[in-house]
Amino acid sequence: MGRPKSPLLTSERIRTSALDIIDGEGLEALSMRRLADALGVRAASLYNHVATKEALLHELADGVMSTVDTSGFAEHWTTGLERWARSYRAALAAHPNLVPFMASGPARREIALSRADAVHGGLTSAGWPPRYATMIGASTKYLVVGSAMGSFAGGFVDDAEVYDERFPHLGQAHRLREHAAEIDADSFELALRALVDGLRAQFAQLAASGHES
Amino acid sequence: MGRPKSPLLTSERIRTSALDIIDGEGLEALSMRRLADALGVRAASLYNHVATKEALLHELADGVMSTVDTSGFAEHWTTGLERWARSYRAALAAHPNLVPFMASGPARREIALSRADAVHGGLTSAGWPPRYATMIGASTKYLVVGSAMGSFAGGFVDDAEVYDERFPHLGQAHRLREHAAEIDADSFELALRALVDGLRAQFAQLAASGHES
DNA sequence: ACCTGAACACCGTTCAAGT
DNA sequence: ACCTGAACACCGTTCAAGT
Repeated sequence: MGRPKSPLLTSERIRTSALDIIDGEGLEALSMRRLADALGVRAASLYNHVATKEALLHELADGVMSTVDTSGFAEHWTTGLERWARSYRAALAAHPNLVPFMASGPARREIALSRADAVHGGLTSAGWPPRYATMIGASTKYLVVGSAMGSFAGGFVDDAEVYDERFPHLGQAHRLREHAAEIDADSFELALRALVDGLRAQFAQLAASGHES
Repeated sequence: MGRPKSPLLTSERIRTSALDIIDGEGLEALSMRRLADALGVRAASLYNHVATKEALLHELADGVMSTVDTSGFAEHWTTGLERWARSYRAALAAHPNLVPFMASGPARREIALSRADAVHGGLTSAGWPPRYATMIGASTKYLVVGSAMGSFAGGFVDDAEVYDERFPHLGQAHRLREHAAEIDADSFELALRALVDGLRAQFAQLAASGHES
């Protein structure tokens, strides 16, 4: 015990196990000692493969972000924006316990940055002025991050009794928790559709004023 | 030293000091020992006034939320929704370092709940079906929370050189950090306007189909 | 009633030591 | 090259003891 022919640990194994703990028990359940335990190893050993706990979390975040899809901008900017938003939201929703970490300063991350660049590029290529492109990317991200964080699904406690008594209006939305995920998805779609529709109208207006000047 | 004629500590003083630390040095800088230090007291003393660190954070969150304004629903649902959204965002933006905590399960908090009830009630009173009211409240909150969390202001590092080299399109949005707060505010307004406009159109449609049936 | 010292069970991280 | 024990400087929280 202690003289491996092949290494006991792998960055890959570490990441998988860490994400399992976070998904199953929450972000605060992940500690280096707890993670080492799950891997049948001592905490210090982890530092042969990972610089720091924070670095590990960033690696997990990059992995989650890798499924985000910006290919739609090749077709139309509305297609690109919607596909980006939906795949982004799906990526975050797949690991909700990691979202609080990811949402705090995500622009610092390489992958997040390159995505932002792809979105920005896709929008400017379609004819949006750079400043609009930045704002559109930002406000879409607000929607995605907000829906991933402050979701009904995560926020409401189990027994609805408490709510019925004191908050009559909320009580009217019966079985809130049961349909929480559905409400989240529908609310996100509602806002995304409104945003894209609003932008489409503004784009037409912008193009018209641009032609006549 | 240790026999006070009047108590050294007050829940009020504790809250003020805690929020100062969070605002000035970040959420992770707040520890019970650090807080006790700032108050000229020992960590154990805090537990005479505060049940737990988490409870203290919830108290801070409630204080921040107390400035949120739902009075606009007395005038018109669009007025109510916009005033709620803007005051909500302003409240969060005043203490950005506390937002990651507040955004994780805010529906559990009493004040957040009563606000949600006020919004839901205001919308249904105006004629929105309960399910729509829930979705509108949710998607507006997504926008607010998302803009408070994933803001450009907090996300970008100081030297823009790094970005210019590798991400040409982002580089075009020059002096991004300098105008970050402005971009955040404008992006939020853009999305809020699009959402409210989109909802107004849908409301008219809904009222029409409701009358003819 | 309120503050304290000491302790408990944790953290992330480092580092000399082993193989 | 990789794993370990032991240590360092931290945590949140409890509790008997002091006034």
